[in-house]
Amino acid sequence: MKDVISILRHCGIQPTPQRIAVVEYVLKNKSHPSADEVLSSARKRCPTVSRATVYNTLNLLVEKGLLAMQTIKEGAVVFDSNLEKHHHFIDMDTGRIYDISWDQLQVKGKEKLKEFEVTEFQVIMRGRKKKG
Amino acid sequence: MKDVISILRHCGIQPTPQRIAVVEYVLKNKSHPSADEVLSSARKRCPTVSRATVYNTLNLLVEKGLLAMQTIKEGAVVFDSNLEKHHHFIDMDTGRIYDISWDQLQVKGKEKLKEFEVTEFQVIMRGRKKKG
DNA sequence: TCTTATTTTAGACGCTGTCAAGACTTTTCG
DNA sequence: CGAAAAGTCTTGACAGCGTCTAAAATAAGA
Ligand SMILES: [Mn+2]
Ligand SMILES: [Mn+2]
Ligand SMILES: [Zn+2]
Ligand SMILES: [Zn+2]
Repeated sequence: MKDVISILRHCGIQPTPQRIAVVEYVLKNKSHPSADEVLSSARKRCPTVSRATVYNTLNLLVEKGLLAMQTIKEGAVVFDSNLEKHHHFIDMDTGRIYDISWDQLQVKGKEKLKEFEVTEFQVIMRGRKKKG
Repeated sequence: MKDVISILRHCGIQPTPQRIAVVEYVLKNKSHPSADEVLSSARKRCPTVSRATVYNTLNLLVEKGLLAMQTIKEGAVVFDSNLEKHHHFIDMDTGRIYDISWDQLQVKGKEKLKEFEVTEFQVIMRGRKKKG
């Protein structure tokens, strides 16, 4: 994986310590963190970083297409470093969100929806992750 | 459709004027309103109804299985009087949410997800509704 | 009626997310 | 190099969502 500084430079974003702290965490993280979790983690590396800067950086990353935003959980939007198309499974006990790769599910019938022009879709599943 | 008072009685919920105002609106509404929209509408019928009562009533209905809660839109949870299994289409221009009946789409492959026990799922689509 | 249980209300609270203003840093350029 | 400009960060305020509490209002029961 390319290092964070060159990723930012490549997108015309100046790599500041605060942004690096945010990006380092959020882009290497597969756990779909909320903005608040990103803030906490970024503060470990850069204790003075503010909430506004975290939101600014996250929104910037989303704008540049380096990060996806998902609204699949109550209470707060969640950020997703997985840029491939994929589906989601939400464990109802733990709240954890798991990625389900695109080709594991097949969805048929969208073409038949005459009134709707579907530009994106995903399957959202809820249940329990089996142990082990 | 059964009248609201007997629905409430049948579930052991005392039908008060406030609850009737809320339930009357939310159970007959196909437009996936937010709690705030429910509050506004309930106040037309019962101008003094409070925010807490609206939330209490909505949560009660969800608990009793008379109403579904969907977290598919940013900013606020949305309430769904359609209790049949179904999918959703979200118009990215207007924000409106449309129901897609269950048999219009087929989702295959869930059984093959060995690590996950799927108890519910739906397809969420985004795009534009065609005019006319 | 008196007593008790249920319901409603207003307001406070904590959380999410945005915004404006000023401070601070980094470039640009004389 | 120093001054001005541009870019960035922080703070604090703000608005909306959703929950909670305490007190008032209402209904139910004896
Ligand atoms: Mn955002
Ligand atoms: Mn709720
Ligand atoms: Zn994901
Ligand atoms: Zn629906």
